[in-house]
Amino acid sequence: MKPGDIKPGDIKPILELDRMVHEPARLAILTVLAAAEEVEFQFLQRITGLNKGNLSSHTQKLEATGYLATTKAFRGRIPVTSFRITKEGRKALEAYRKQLRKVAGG
Amino acid sequence: MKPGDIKPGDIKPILELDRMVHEPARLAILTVLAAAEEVEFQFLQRITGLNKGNLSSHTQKLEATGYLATTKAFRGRIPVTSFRITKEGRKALEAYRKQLRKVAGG
DNA sequence: ATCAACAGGTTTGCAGTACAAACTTGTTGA
DNA sequence: TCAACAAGTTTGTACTGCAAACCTGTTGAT
Repeated sequence: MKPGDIKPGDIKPILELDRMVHEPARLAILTVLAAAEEVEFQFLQRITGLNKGNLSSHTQKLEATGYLATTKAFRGRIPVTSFRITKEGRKALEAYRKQLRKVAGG
Repeated sequence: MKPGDIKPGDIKPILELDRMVHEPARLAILTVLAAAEEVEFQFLQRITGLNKGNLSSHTQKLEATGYLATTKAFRGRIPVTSFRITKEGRKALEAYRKQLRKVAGG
């Protein structure tokens, strides 16, 4: 860093996008969850088009961030994982959409 | 992959986002370029808030993809790099925004 | 009763990327 | 003449997304 250089903080970014939400796979997940009360893994996989591995890891990240809550239960003897969006997650999604509108235009 | 598994192509993704445009740094660059005829490196750096290194590498990627064109010239004896958005870039940005509107809501 | 195939996920390995820091080439000022 | 500056570029690291391999238990066929 040299004198005259633009320093961190010199500029307020136009757009402050939450990376956790910005990732398309997670955006899809949150968007679906925001519209439903609770959804199951399989359903979520079909609707988002993600494979199991990626759906699993993305939901884990969303959970670690507190945007999503996981429930594990059994249907008969078969394990079923379900997800809900948290209050935090809903807030984050709303904030993200607000940012998007700035750039989406029209 | 086992029988019953969801296969690639089984599902048409809701959202088809161009990763080259989706990256916030590049989105900012393209957005600025779309609004101006031609902009200089320094200006672009100030307005996007990126540091020189990252601005340089992102513009190079955009150029490699054909979304941006670079002009190098001298102001006096000092080198000045300028950028324009290409026709392709404008199209890509427009398509991206169209996708965004689906998810941005209200 | 045994064993292969299935259901429902999770973990791993790799390949690609963004960011900051270091470097480069030339210029200006003391 | 030589240190500081201008304008970028290249490098190194740390992260992250994806597909494939793996795991645990269940069901169906023989």
